Amino acid sequence: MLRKTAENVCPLRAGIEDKKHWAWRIAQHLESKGGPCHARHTVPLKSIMRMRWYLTALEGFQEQGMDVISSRELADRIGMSSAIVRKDFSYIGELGTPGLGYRVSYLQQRIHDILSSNTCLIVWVGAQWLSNALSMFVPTMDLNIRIVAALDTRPEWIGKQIGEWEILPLSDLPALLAGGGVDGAVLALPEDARRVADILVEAGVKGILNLTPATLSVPPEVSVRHVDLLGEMMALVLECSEAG
Amino acid sequence: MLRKTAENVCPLRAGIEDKKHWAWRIAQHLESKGGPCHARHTVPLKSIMRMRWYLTALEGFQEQGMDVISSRELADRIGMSSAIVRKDFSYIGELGTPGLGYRVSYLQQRIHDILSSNTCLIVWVGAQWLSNALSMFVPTMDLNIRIVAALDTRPEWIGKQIGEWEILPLSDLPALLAGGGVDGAVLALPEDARRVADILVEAGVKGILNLTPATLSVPPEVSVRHVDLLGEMMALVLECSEAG
DNA sequence: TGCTGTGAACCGGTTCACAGCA
DNA sequence: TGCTGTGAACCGGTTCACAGCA
Repeated sequence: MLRKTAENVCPLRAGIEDKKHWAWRIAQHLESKGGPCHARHTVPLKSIMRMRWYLTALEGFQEQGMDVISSRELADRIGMSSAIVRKDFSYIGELGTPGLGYRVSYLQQRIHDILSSNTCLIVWVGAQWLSNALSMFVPTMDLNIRIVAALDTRPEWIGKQIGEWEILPLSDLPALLAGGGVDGAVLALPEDARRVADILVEAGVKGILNLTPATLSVPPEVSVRHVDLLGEMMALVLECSEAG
Repeated sequence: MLRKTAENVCPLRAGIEDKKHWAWRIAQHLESKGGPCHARHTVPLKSIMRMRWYLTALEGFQEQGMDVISSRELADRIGMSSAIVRKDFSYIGELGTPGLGYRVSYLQQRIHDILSSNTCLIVWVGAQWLSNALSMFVPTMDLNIRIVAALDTRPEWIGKQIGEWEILPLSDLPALLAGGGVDGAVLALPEDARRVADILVEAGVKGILNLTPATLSVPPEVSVRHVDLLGEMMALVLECSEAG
């Protein structure tokens, strides 16, 4: 079963040859298409994170039958400033027409190209959260993120089926990573988060998205992003207290 | 049932008289204690978000029987730089001893004082996510965050009991907010997120923590924090590709 | 006239580097 | 000698403001 899963990873690696900066690969991608690619070879991280938002908004505009939209309209739709919208698009080319705006279908296609040009492969650790997470974001997920396996430490979860994933024991992780191509792990196990993180690191994971309230200490070559929901709640209250 | 819940909110308001910036209230709190409070009346948002991390780390050190620790040791524990640790503490006073370090118990007490001096009251929208979220962070939650009610739009969830919360219909929201003291809402309903957000805004919510993949457009007086898990996964992969 | 594309200014937050204290 | 506390430099990212094009 494990071997089967590990093999499943391999076909997904297609097109993921090297590990250079993704933004760089996007720039390459743009050049290879002969599009109007600016010399700039890095697209800011935050800008890339917004691309999917733009795509969703554009779908909405398309459904409304709008052919052309301004940065202002797009910005209002996703709750950003028009300046940041124009800036983001400027990183990936001159996509608009001064005085007029952006063609919805063209913009959609360009952003879709970029997002789908790189598929992120990750493993998910923590079965209980997986089912929720899936109901939340699976519809938009398959564009460029692929959960190649779901694991857990708790015996009562091992072997269960959640969506398309059969929950594997955490001890299968090294074999999964040996297949290569897996970029990172989502840590969503509330108990023993620090210990599980150590196991992830030892198995060779290069990045961890930490959804637990625990802080992790990892070697410098492993990158960690901490989504601290409690902290976010505190920040939310701070922000609206400030305004009110 | 609704009335009962709305009333339950009120006792929790104790000590939450005005809506000034929390950092400012922290500074006031420090001054009222006669502690060595610097003239600085704002503590950066990110700094406050880290305070709970420090507290957890300090508990660990205390269990290990350590009386005094350096900013370096604390930083390693939570995966930050020592400079940011010293900077954070400098916002709330001169807590350490040059050449020696920080006394664990004193530091613990000071941070605990600050975090517990303000309780954040929020409502949670989206029953399915609530149960997971609880297993993840309830142990550390009660320090300064309080979910006063859990709501949902889906009939099959209304009336169910999740932890200590009975799921209320979203239509109860205005009555809950009328009680006052509620600072924000967590939006964790995968379907119709934008429509539900409109309902939240109309009911008078001043801040929304958006856990859905949807982008929201709200009036400028409402603040939104978007925790975009898909975006975080992409960012994670970008980061570790960069390094590797 | 209206909107894009973008250099310059700005801003919050982090890191550097070191004076000064124990 | 060793560590804190902190001004200055730095940095990624956002906003401003406007030249220039349709």
